[in-house]
Amino acid sequence: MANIKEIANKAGVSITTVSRVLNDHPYVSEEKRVRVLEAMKALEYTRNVHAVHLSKGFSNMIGVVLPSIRLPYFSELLAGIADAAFASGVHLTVYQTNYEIEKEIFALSQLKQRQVDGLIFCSKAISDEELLEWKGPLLLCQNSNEGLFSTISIPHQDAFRHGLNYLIEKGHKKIAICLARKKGMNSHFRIKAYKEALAEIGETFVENWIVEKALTICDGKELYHKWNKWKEKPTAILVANDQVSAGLLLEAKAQGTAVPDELAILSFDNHEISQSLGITTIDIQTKEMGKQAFMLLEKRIKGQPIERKVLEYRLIERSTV
Amino acid sequence: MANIKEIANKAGVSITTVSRVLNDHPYVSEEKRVRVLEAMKALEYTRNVHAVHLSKGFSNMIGVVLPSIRLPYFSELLAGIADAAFASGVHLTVYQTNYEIEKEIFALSQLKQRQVDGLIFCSKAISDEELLEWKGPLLLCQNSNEGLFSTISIPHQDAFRHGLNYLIEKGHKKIAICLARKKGMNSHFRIKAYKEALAEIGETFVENWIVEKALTICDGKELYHKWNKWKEKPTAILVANDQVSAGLLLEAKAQGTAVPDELAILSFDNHEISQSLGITTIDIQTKEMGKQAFMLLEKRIKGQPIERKVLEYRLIERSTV
DNA sequence: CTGAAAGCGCTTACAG
DNA sequence: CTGAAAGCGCTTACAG
Repeated sequence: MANIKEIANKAGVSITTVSRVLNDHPYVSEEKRVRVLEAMKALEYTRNVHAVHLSKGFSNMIGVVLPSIRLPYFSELLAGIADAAFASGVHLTVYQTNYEIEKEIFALSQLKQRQVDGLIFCSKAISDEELLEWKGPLLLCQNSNEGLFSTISIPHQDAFRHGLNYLIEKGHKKIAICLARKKGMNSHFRIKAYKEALAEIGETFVENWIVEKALTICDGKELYHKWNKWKEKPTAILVANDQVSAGLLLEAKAQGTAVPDELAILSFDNHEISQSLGITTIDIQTKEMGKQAFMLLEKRIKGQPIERKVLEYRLIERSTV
Repeated sequence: MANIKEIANKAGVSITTVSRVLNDHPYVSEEKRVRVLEAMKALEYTRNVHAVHLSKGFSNMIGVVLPSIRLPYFSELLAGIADAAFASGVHLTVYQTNYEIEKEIFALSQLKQRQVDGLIFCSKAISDEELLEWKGPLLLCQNSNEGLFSTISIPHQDAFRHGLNYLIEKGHKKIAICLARKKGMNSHFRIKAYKEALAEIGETFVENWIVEKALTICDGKELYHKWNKWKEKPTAILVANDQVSAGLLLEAKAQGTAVPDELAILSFDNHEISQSLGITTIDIQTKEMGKQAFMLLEKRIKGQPIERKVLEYRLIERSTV
């Protein structure tokens, strides 16, 4: 592999001039520029990015930390990030953590080692406090109590409350909810909204009616059977994710339970599957969130101050409520 | 940020010794090792990976080229690759191409610049011939006419044929097929298998009955309506992907078409959605393919010869045929 | 517009 | 077991 020095020799200029050509600097005579370009062609030159990174001190690559690429929510988010990154000529590396803290820490150590210029946490197991001990540009795709991170988020409490109100308007009082997990900021706010709503309509809170660890279509099917076994049955379930809603709806249909008459389902995401199945859902602009996440992280990398953006949500009426 | 030189100073040793400690070399006296380790702790040392890469000449990172992260087939494949890569301490970067050749070429140029040590093509638009002009370790997740790439693949022709035979056994003669796209090796082999099967049962080939550009649940819904408009209707459709099958099945049910009595559906993938919906499908071990892809690429990077592996497939009977 | 030189931070023969 | 020195391939003040 030819290097900059060989190019300089062949073109009869200094390596400085070659570097200038490489970096589109002004102040290179047209004549020399041409000679350099020709030399590069002749020698099939390709720049060694590692040398560039070492010299410049950054890598032009960001890392994305997420539990699982296969969950539609995260692949959608990742796709949004990937589009924005590509548009800015920034590389992406993915850290799939399965919510294991060691893997999240691995990603952070990579940031420290400058493997990446910054990190987007799509979701995380590590606490905000622990995260604060690491330096380097970070962006969280969720709200944070600490005002020390840039964040892009959905107002989950409001959105959940909005969903609950909608169910209440439609006459439901016995409402269960289903979350991806109980931990995490998002769930925290959702549960808060849930309790508030129940209090307002004078229903007692039943711990049991918060179902958790639900992420996939299969989990949704299980949710149906859980619902079916409860002696007192909720008439509606607010589900935090389209996949689970899909499983729930499909199993309900398969078992002859009428939706929404016997069981209403209100979902979150508005991904393709909810559209296909006609599930009423709350759109949370996942892909847009990915784009914004990238842009906010870029700002942090450039040294701009912390920013906290909040996206809009929108309830889409279909046929399950 | 402290560097190796400062560590050496503080520990009172040479930078060579520090490097040895860093790389777990033998032949470092225990006493100096301890001194170095202490100095690193005191100065909060972190290695600069760019310098390591420049020195060593490789980056310990591979690239994955795929059209879209959001399509379940690819996110499944990517998850398999990611697991295997993490287990080997190798980094992953993702090139989402949307089947645009320029983006594929961008990935190849990154390989040339040593941004990555190798590239896995999950699917591609670029021709094998063009690909051959680029050097560097490559791995294709599909068969190739050129014997010059390492590949991991499913015997698509056999598998497709197997599916067709199964439909024929079940009494179907009017069979349509639905592919992700017409281009590409996989489709080539599938169409070949289709024509063979038709010839054997004495059916005439109808160009029209090869539906293409079908990837999502929505595409599956459209496929239903296409089917519904044909004057002569196939009694079975062999669909190359679970998402499309799901859309097709759901729309058929919604429109009151009996599956499998009026329309049989045989799918490919065996992803979660086909299980949930009870779709008869051919399992193609997507995640396993990801793992194997990584391992084969690793071998190429280490300079081992080209290898071509083929995975097994398996028909899973459920309720749509 | 141009170039010599120092610097980025590590690794690795080589000599001891 | 240890270290001085060259090398990886680029960028960037600085001086002209």
